[in-house]
Amino acid sequence: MRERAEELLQWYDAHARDLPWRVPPRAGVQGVRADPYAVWLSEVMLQQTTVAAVKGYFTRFMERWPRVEALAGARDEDVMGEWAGLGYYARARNLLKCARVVAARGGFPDTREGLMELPGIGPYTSAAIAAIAFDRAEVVVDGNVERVMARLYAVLEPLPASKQVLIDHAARLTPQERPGDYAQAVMDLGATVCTPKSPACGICPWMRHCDGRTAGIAPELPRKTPKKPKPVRHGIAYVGRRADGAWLLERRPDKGLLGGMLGWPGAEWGDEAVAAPPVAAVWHDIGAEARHTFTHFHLRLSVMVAELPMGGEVPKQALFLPKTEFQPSDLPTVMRKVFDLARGAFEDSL
DNA sequence: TTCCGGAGAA
DNA sequence: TTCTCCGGAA
Repeated sequence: MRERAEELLQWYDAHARDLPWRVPPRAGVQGVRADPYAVWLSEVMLQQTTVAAVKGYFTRFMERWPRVEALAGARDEDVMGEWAGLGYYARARNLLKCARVVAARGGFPDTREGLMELPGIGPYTSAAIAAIAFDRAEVVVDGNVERVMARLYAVLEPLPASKQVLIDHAARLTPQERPGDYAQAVMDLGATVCTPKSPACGICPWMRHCDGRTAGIAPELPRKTPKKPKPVRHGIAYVGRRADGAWLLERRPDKGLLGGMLGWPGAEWGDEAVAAPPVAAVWHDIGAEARHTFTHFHLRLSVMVAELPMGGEVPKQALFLPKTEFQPSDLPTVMRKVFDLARGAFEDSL
């Protein structure tokens, strides 16, 4: 097992990805440590999210809040706004909770068990931070590692049932030397060589050991149990603009879909689009739908627009956001799609 | 349109 | 163990 790890580490020394939150290979050997705050921030952003999508967000967060104490002191709405568009907004709420706990206790725990106690840090992220930031020999298994293990050992049982088997394989390969580099090496292998679609087996450092390649089934692994089809839900989004240019928005409840984010009023979504207007006005149906897909359903939102009078009442949990404070980039993607459609209607007719 | 990917609650 | 959370790439 040791030589497999060593082969992979040699490959990593030559082919490691250059990422904004990463220290170069062998840095740990020279006594250089990754910043635990940067490692934690990047790993939370990388949950269910690609490296390409994360890079810009990571850079902006690090510039705006360079240390965990700064993030801990941030206003909730600033963090939610900076996170907007990255998805899975519970991560942003847990990020802030976690930063406040860590700042209060004077730094990150340096063990997997300690990290697991923190909000938003689960089995994968705790192992990843312990390995990458503190060079502990933890078993780090993300989607990349699952795929690499399924192929290396030709695991035919589909995910998620096979998850523990894949973890067991990963555990037997994890070395005591340079475990942080090793963890990143397996993930880099999955991301750049042992890719989901057409793996580059010809240049893989583990080619000679790979049962999946020997059996000629590497590209088909890991198998997955079929997911259930997504139903379609319907709703209405009311985009109201006041005479002074302020927009009528609402802050969504902390729990649930798009929790804590800004959105357009419009009540719940269901089999039919039924929602009373947030305020009385002459609402125009722009005749266009914003379409968006979430994890477990497709959404179609009819867009209504209106010019609103000054001095009207503001519905509960809604707010008029002044023109100068409104940034479309503060909205989650589905709400930004609605805005893009509505903006055209305002420019045309109103 | 389908595929991909961790945490937390139920 | 199952379900609820998003957005970008292919």
